[in-house]
Amino acid sequence: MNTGCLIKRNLNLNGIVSEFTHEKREFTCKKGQQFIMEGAPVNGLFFILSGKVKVFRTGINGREQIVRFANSGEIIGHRGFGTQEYYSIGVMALEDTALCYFSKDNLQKVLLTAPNFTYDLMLFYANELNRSEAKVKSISQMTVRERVIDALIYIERKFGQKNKFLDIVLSRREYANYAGTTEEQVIRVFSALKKDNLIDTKGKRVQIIDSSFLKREISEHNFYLDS
DNA sequence: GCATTAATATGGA
DNA sequence: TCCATATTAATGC
Repeated sequence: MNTGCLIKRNLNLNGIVSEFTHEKREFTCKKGQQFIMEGAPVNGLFFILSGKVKVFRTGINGREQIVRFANSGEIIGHRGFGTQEYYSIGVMALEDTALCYFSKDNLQKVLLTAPNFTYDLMLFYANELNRSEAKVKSISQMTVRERVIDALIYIERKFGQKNKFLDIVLSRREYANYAGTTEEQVIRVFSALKKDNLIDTKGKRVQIIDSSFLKREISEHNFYLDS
């Protein structure tokens, strides 16, 4: 779905772009490094050129709630764009990641002149909102087991499987922080799923064996209509 | 290579 | 939910 970043897809076509892409700033970020701090002022928008990140928000007693994960080609920090002055989220690289950054002024100029880009961005926002609402439901109505399964399906859709394992390495704690539960609960659900031969694990790597069965188990909550 | 720390897995209050 | 502990993986020297 995200074949190349939004910017490249839309902006290489017309002339405005070269000026725009000229003003971008590129930088890299090592695994575990946080490049957006909660509370920092918003000055623009980030795009992931390559790599993977997690987006989170710190709740009470310092527990992090992972809002979403993002793969290469995706946009980061868009919630703060527009009206908000300060980020309400933090973003950390899950592996070595290359990013590019566009300033607010710069981006506003392009949004006003390149309608197909603006339209694409709007679709992206609409999709995010949809997902965000689905997440509220999942947290409030699904059981722990269902939420963990939901997280696994989400990860599979977003990152896919490579060499039989999910193409991203997450700790059990990170699964927990996404599913809104605890590390122990995730470990327990994983063990149960392994017993039923639905998933397998090797160290931190996770393999989904029967994703259609897992999807069926949470299908009554029909969520996973995701980017 | 080994020693130390971090993460995982289970059991139980 | 929280804590204790055994096992296993990752990291530093």
